[in-house]
Amino acid sequence: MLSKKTKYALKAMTVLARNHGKGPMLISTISEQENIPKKFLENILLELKNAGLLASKKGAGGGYYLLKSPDTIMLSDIIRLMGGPIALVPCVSLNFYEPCEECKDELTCGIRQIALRVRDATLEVLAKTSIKDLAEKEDNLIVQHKKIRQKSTHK
Amino acid sequence: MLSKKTKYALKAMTVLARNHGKGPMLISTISEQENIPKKFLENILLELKNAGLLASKKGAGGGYYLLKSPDTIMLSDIIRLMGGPIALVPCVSLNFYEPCEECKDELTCGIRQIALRVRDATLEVLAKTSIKDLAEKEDNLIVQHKKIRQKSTHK
DNA sequence: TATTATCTCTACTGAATTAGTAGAGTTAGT
DNA sequence: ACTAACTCTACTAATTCAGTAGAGATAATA
Repeated sequence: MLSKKTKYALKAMTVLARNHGKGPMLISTISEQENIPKKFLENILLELKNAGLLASKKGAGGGYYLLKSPDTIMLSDIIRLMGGPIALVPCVSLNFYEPCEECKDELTCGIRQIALRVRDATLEVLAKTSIKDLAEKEDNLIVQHKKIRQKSTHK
Repeated sequence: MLSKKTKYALKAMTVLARNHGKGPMLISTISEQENIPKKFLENILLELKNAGLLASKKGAGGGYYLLKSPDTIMLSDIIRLMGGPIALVPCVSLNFYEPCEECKDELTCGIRQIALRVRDATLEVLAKTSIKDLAEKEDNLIVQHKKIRQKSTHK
């Protein structure tokens, strides 16, 4: 499962992707728009900034904004930064490799083989979807959803 | 990430799959073979029994054995029983559905759409691999590994 | 230059989960 | 009766998660 921290990061980055090119955005704006506790979000955005994904401006008219184009920031990048789990077991993690303590022999571990396949299938989605994709997908869903609501209202 | 409990369950079930048809197996045997703390393993096997995957016999000559054929027990069955996470977010979990508290509208949530794709890709592996498959895969790996070791030794 | 807006940083706390352990109880075989 | 095994409930320590507190730094602006 993704932690709340990771989900908050994904949501915040999606908002910033949608805002890309329109100047900085306040923590408090993002926090309200996405139902994220403000103090918690502060920490998260700071981490994303220290990792080089965001930049910030202080003082009036300040806020956060993307440092790179939103189509170059992949969901897997964000999940990894937040320490989120992509692999099922640490011994197949690309970025946080650790041997499984209880495992006698990694090379002949069947679970590991399966975990490798799951990891690759998962990355096939997460490393190929950008926050721009996510923002657009959401916009489409909102449009679709409105249409459906109108239909059932006008029936 | 899979919990240790889930990994232990998978390993224990693989051992029992390999032993299928050869009578009951002692907790302590499994525990030693797989480096699993015995007391912990007791709890795990009991749960698997209560869930209907295993049966047990008490007293001398007793132990645990599979109740169903090992090719009908899928990895996803075991992971779910152990409360393990298959979905990235609760709102796309097939067996443990819960809305994400912070989510305003499930139907238009982009993360949810992505999580659905990841879930399906993950299940494509876990729900189609049985503990028999796992045991066989491991046996193959052991044979391969031996060959490689021999080669490099005889060189 | 004083004030205000905004991000920055460290550290703390409470709740939940995880990974086990303890120990008495039950049942089956000999 | 005795012993070998599983059964069951409950406890504990360590870790992680989610969130909060509060002082500090910096930029804009009046």
